[in-house]
Amino acid sequence: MPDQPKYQRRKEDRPQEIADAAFAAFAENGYAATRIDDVAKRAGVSKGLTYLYYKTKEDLFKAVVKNVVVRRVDALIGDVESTDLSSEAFIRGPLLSFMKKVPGSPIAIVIRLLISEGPRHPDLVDYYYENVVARGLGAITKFIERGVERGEFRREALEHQPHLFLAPMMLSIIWRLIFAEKQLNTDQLMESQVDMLLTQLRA
Amino acid sequence: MPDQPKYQRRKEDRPQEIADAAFAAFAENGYAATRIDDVAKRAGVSKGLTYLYYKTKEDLFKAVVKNVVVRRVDALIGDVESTDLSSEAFIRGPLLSFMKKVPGSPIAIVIRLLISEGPRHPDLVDYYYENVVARGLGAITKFIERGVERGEFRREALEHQPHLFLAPMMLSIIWRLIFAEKQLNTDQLMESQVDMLLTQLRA
Amino acid sequence: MPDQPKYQRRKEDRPQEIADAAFAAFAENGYAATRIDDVAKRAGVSKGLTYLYYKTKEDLFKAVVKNVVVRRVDALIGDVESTDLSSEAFIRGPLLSFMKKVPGSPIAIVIRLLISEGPRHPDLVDYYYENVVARGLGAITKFIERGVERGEFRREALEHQPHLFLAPMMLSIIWRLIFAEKQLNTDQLMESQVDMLLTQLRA
Amino acid sequence: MPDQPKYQRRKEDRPQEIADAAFAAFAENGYAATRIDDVAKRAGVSKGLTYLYYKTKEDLFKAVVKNVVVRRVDALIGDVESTDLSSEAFIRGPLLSFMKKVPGSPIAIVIRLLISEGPRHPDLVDYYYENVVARGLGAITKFIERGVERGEFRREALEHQPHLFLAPMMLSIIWRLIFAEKQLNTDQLMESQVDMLLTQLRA
DNA sequence: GATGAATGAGGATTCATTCAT
DNA sequence: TATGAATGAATCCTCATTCAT
Repeated sequence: MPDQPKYQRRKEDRPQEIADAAFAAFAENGYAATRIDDVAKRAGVSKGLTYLYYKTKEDLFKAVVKNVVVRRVDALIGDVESTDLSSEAFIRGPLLSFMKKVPGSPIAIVIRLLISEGPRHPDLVDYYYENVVARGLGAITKFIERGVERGEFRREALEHQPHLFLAPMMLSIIWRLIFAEKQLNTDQLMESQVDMLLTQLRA
Repeated sequence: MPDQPKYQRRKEDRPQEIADAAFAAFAENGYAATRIDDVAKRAGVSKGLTYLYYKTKEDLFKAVVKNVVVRRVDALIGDVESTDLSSEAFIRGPLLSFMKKVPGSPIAIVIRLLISEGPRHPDLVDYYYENVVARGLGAITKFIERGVERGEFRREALEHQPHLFLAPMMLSIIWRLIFAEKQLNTDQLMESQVDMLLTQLRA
Repeated sequence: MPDQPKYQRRKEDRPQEIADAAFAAFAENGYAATRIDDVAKRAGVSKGLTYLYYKTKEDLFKAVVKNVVVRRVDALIGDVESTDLSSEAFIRGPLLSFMKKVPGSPIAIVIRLLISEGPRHPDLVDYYYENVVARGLGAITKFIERGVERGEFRREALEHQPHLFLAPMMLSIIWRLIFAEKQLNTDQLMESQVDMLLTQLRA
Repeated sequence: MPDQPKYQRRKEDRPQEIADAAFAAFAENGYAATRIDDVAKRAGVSKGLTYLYYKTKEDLFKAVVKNVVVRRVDALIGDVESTDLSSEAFIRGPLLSFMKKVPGSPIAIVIRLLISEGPRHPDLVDYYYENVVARGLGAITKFIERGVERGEFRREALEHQPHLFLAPMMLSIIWRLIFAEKQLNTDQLMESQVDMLLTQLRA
């Protein structure tokens, strides 16, 4: 099943088209400043149709925010679980590469939206915690355990909080959300951190 | 229950009272969802008075956001520059202690506001970059240089991006902004990072 | 008494209906004292709909004021240019009759609005000068020239400012705008003036 | 009693200072767009003081509008009644000269205000009719009668409406109120009219 | 399903007016 | 008297939502 180009008109997938348009609009203007009219215009449909699929603006928001990240996280977790690379090779390869892409990806936008709107949508936050964060951290933990079992990592590595891997990525995300590209080599930041952490973890 | 007089006049600093109320309101609801009426009510004044001191909602927002952080950053930078502790002692002591407090402090709120509203207020972002970020990073850099000169740090430490010190703090900030206290020992996170970094920096 | 349906949709020309209502409201209360809500109520629509067709109150004002006069002036100028009456017959007939009607017509209202609001809407004033005044005076001048060529008027008539024809009409307009019908025979005023002027112009 | 310069501080005549400032403000911005704050600032007093002398904005408006014209009309009527010039000399001299000055004088402003705000202030209009218009027309009528008695004017002159003298002045006033100086020789307009009328009136 | 005209509650802002000092 | 901080009703304008077609 090849990917369809995103904004091509497909009568059969209007809800998705609308969700995509909405995501773009929310990304650009935030939740409050996005008008349903804008979303409809972007999606090339009428305002009324938006309401056919999404009962309220909030519904639309939640649907959009959920649907964006889960697809990606699923893929990454799948990778983690099925890789046959050595732990270090996986970290320096696919994981690092993924992390480098995040600050410029829709995930960063979702983080912005969660930070802005989360307090007004606790169920959305719960959803994220369960479906993204908990699962992601679980996968990393399992991955480290596997490294320990294989003798690649020291036993003490298990005590290590996996969050440290993610910290420079998060800094990079926030930096770019606020300051755009202003003078920060985010890639190098993540590489240095991985170097440091691997030095510590190595058996 | 005596009637409250309609016209209250107080000696205190009304603009500051209003700014404080506004900060609380923005913190709770974000910029867009905060009504000027709310701010006024919180400050115990009428809507009109708010407009006497701040020409627009945006003015109020900017005034509030600026006034919150600068005071704190000034203090910290002062500490960095005037400390007579050894570099490591300063990092493990005052700096770590400051960083631990940030995720629960108004600074975190300001970061939330910058992430949410920054794109609509570029001058505010610029202000932050110049007055907070650039100065903060400058202070850290100077501090590392001093450590090198004193023979406490290796010469290569200079190549290190100071951002790595801040990364776990930022992760902690964001974590708490989104998930509140949910299962993350942010203090330990920052300590581990400091340990790792000092190991690398030490001469 | 059956409930009125909440959503009325009519085939008629809503923008024009709103403009008509607005003209009536502005005529009655002036620009500043007219609330958009009043206009909407008069037009039998909601406030919001007014804004669908006219972006701001000022837009509505300008649209309304333009649309009232131009139709009438076009008609009059057409008459002047196509008449086959003798010059004097035309002046005593159609022109006098037109001038007599003006003080009680929407044109008088427009003049009131221009006097009141003109200084705050220079482009509207320019519009009037070009589309109404300049064209009107041009037509009168051409008409006098034609009278001279035909030998009906003396050659010196060309030096005459055509404004003198209009002066009593303007006095009548203003009189009625301020004092309503109070003791002034405006028709006779204009007739006397026309008599006097024709005496002077006649060959 | 020499005139005091208008805006000099005189503790003893605050009400007049405020009225003068108010007139200037109303002249510039119209009634609705004039803020009491502006008036106070112009007068160099506090907003509160304005309310000490004038209970409401409307009071202030009426006071101001009344006081401006009456002084001048009184003077003119006095001239008419006491002149020893021949009728024609008086008309061509002091009267014409007065009429020429009106379009650029505060009287024109008052006319603007009456046209704009009159409908909302019928008592103001009545005041004007009685104190300015009726008296003015009375004086002109009496003046013509005098001319007839003296044999300067034909008996039929009495049937003539004195308004015709004023018509070009009114056109000039309105023209300047709307179009400022744009291409109209208002002086010549009034002279031509006076010529015409005198030709008719002369015995 | 699809449209977009129509609604009206909600919120920013202004400014006449009041009154403590 | 004189001040100007304080009030809140009034009004413009926006936009989520509804519904006739």
